[in-house]
Amino acid sequence: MSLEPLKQMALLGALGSSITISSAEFAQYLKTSPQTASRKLQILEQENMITRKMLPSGQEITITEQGILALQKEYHEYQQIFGDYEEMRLSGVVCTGLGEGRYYITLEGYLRQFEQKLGFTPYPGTLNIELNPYSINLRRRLEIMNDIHIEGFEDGVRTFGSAKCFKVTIDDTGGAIVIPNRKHYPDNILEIIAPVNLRERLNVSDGCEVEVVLCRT
Amino acid sequence: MSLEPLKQMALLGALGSSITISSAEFAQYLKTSPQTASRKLQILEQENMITRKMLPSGQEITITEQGILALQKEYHEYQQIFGDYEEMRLSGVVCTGLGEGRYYITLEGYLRQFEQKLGFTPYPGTLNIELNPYSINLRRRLEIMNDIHIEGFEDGVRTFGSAKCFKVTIDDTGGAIVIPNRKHYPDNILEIIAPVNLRERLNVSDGCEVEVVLCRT
DNA sequence: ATTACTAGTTTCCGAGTAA
DNA sequence: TTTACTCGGAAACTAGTAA
Repeated sequence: MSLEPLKQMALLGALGSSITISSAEFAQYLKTSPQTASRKLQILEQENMITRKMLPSGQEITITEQGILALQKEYHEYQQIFGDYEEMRLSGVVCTGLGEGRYYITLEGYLRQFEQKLGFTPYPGTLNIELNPYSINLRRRLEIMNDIHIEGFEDGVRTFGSAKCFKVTIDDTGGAIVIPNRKHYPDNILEIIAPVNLRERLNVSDGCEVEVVLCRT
Repeated sequence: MSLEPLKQMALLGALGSSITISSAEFAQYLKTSPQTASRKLQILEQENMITRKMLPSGQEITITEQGILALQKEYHEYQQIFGDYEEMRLSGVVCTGLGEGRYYITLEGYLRQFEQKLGFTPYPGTLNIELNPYSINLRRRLEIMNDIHIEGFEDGVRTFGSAKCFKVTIDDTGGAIVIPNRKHYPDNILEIIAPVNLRERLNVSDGCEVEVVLCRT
């Protein structure tokens, strides 16, 4: 399934309203023969990407909802490549961490900042997500994005490092990514905190696919 | 020349730095066989889209400048479809208008507004461009964009209508699109004014391809 | 484990034709 | 003029093999 013909239709304005065009004319935009252009239109119709109405002078073409979604998906991928996105989608599978998260979250020094800067009291525990390769690549961008800064502190015995936070939503549930500011922190794991127990709320366990959506501020 | 393999490489992070991957692994992302993936990589290299360095465990791949440009071009087309662009590029061929433009421009009532709102005194004459189909489609968007409004006026004898302006650059020369606010104005013609004679500055005559770049404000 | 070739199969393209 | 078929050739795919 090639998107090129559908993209050309969209560029010709078939997104908002229908357009009338002949196979021969469409062939010029596709830089191919009228026969191939005609066949491409047949295929797009079979795939429910467009609807056609035959006219003596050509055909009236409208891109379907499904067609729009297919184009948007492609557009979204290019946005991820060039970073010109309003939202960043990171996905992966739920995994079990070392249990350190729960400990750190409940520390008074961090807790207060979470409440103040994130606007919620985190459930004592983190949802760990093992990112897929694409998402790992995206995650690296977080390093240079505007973060919600969590200060480090010391309690007289030891020091606790600072961290970055990014507000996200997972399946309509608000939460935040927490990335400790220390070297050698793995880049394929995402730690999420939220006001609720996410494993319960999302009804997920190790190995389940999840996606977090980060809105650029 | 299909961009799909190159897009996948970019999604895997080969834009900023090089990545190391085997044909077999790459095949999974392309949803094809390792043989085909291997061939795709050979082709991309032949086309100067990527550079490869063979390693025992796979190959180190970097996307070339040319490859980045190819991806950006594709991205740009999707931006035109979904309207999330910083700049709008309208292109077409130079044509000769009715000569009305020159008359209207020199009217005191318009001239003052051009100087005040556009920041230049227009050369007495417009460059008319017959837009290509893609650009016609884009041009329609101007209708709903924030314009520089030129007021209508009357001189006691007749009334002169209002117009929209959009600042543009053509080949590094500043100017503006002028669209009279009247019904039945053709949507395939673009009238450009500039502080200089554009035909001379650009060294163009009827039939020459030109492109105007509009920066969204 | 790689990469990349050869060979056989499948898919795709486009000229010709019909409606 | 259209659209859409058939059909022969070109291109692309994948399994197998070699390095």
